[in-house]
Amino acid sequence: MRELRNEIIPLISETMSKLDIDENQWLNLIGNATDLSHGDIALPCHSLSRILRKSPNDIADEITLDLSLRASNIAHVSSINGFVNFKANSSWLSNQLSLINSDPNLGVKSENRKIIVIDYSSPNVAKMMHVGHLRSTVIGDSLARMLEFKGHDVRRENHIGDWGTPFGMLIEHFIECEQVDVDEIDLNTFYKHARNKFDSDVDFASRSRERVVKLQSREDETIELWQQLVNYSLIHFNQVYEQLGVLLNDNDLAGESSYEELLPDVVERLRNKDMIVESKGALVVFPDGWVNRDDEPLPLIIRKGDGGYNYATSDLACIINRVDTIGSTEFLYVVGAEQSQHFDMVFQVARDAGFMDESIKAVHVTFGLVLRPDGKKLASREGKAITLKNLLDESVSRAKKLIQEKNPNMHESEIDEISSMIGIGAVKYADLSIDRNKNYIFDWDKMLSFDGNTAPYLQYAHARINSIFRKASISKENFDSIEISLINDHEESLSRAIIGFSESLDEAIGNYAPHRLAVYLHKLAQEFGSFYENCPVLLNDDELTMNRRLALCNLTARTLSTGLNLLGIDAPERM
RNA sequence: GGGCGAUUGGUGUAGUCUGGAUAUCAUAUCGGCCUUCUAAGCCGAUGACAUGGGUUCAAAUCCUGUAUCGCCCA
Repeated sequence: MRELRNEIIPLISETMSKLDIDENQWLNLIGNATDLSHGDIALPCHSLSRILRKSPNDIADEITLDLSLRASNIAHVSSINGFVNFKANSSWLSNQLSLINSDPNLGVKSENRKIIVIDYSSPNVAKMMHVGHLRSTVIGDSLARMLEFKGHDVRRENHIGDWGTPFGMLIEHFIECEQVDVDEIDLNTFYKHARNKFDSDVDFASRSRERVVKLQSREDETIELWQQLVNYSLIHFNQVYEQLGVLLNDNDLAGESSYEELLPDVVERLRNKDMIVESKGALVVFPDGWVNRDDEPLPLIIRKGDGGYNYATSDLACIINRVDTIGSTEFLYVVGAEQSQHFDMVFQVARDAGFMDESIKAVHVTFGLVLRPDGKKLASREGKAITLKNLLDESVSRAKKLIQEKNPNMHESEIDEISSMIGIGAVKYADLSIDRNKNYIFDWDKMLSFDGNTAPYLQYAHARINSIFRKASISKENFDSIEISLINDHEESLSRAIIGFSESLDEAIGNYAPHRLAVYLHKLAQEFGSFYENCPVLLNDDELTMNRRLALCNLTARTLSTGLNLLGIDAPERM
């Protein structure tokens, strides 16, 4: 409970100077209590024992005695086992709650505005999006939302794979498809068919190679065809983004093609720094400290022997662009953990070459794999990978079945709308609610379950709150201005959870860890569940109590829907 | 061979950055609660820090050895 801690620290400070204890000996001891039955904030006094030559128990008692009166309007102070415990009192909680309630941002403070670039999603042109794109898209989008909410200038970048040698064969194949019927292009098979023809048809292969040359020299007709092919793919990407409810749109496109012209400049700048070495016909950089399995220096390949460029080169071009043109100071790469080494090397080279200095923060936001129940990778490189569209459609239809069971009388159009919120939310929450570094097993039954740490559970809590207002035909509008005062333990407990929103958001952002927020929201929903069972809202004779509880309900709903929204998940009013 | 990550009740997880009290939550299992605002819920019980050393008043957390799994190394 950060706010309580901040208010109490000056009080402790007075006590500590009386005891002649230096700030650096006590300040970082203060933390949230691990055992909530003792209090909200704790100060363990064991390490002070040596300085004061007294037992931790005696020190804790002494500090408690000195503080309890001065802190009494904020918290109740007590000591046990050598800990001083601070438990927020009811009036402090009420006060905090009223502040949050009247704040459109629910107590979340804006940070100094930074320009932050987030690189996420990155599907390939001429292919369907598949499960392999799920985590990057969902995690990146959530981080973008959270950082924006915190007041930053977030630049989303979608580095679609729209350039390179395969585009020769893709364009040639595209030409042949177009002669048949351009509407028949099927991204499920497009890439595979092009590849097959390239491997089996010598004529096709040589045309493809010529086409690469034309593409690279930006010949008009070829570029026109290439653009058409890209546009077909964009229709598909945008459909998936819309269904998935992510923020990405065409303004965020930053395909490899858009950096292509900068690549020779990257080579020049590296050459000027004397970092470029020719090795086996390629231009490479050998960053310090990297060796391959034979203990030889490991190169970062800048330009291949055939004159083509590698990912590393366009990654370096992006860095230059972000620093020099965009003026960004923080870059997030939401890319799978298997590419850690690549990014470590790229960042090192970029720093060595002076493309970015110490003021720039470049972070590879890694994530683990999505696995099948048998522990194998869910995404495969072959055409058999599950497409994201199929996966999302299935989730929505499974959700629909469940909702129909529970609400046989609900109108069809409403069922569709809610099924989509539940089905998509379930997939996203399953991904966002666990530590992104871990692999996880994709499990329909678990993610769509209404029990447990799932999206439907959180959404249900939100829907129940709305149901209360609907039932009583009361508008939620004016409840954000009323003063909230608390009476019973359940109300206090829910309030503590609500107050924690801002702190948990900051932890999520600080660690680029959406699951911190997800875990918090689940806790909040649980606290609401308990409150809901124990504190009748409408069935209450006392109007003051009713209004107070309605205000608590409204604030809980706002926190839940804001939090879910930051994860990119919709909060239905009814389900 | 090297690098990176993971290992917590039967199962899935939080906590590890920044050491602190009886280790979080869920699920499964067992028991209780619907003539009261959505039982898709609530209340209770059972059950876990891979392993050996080290540092410390104090280790799931820090250091180190080992094991197992995953990913990466023109």
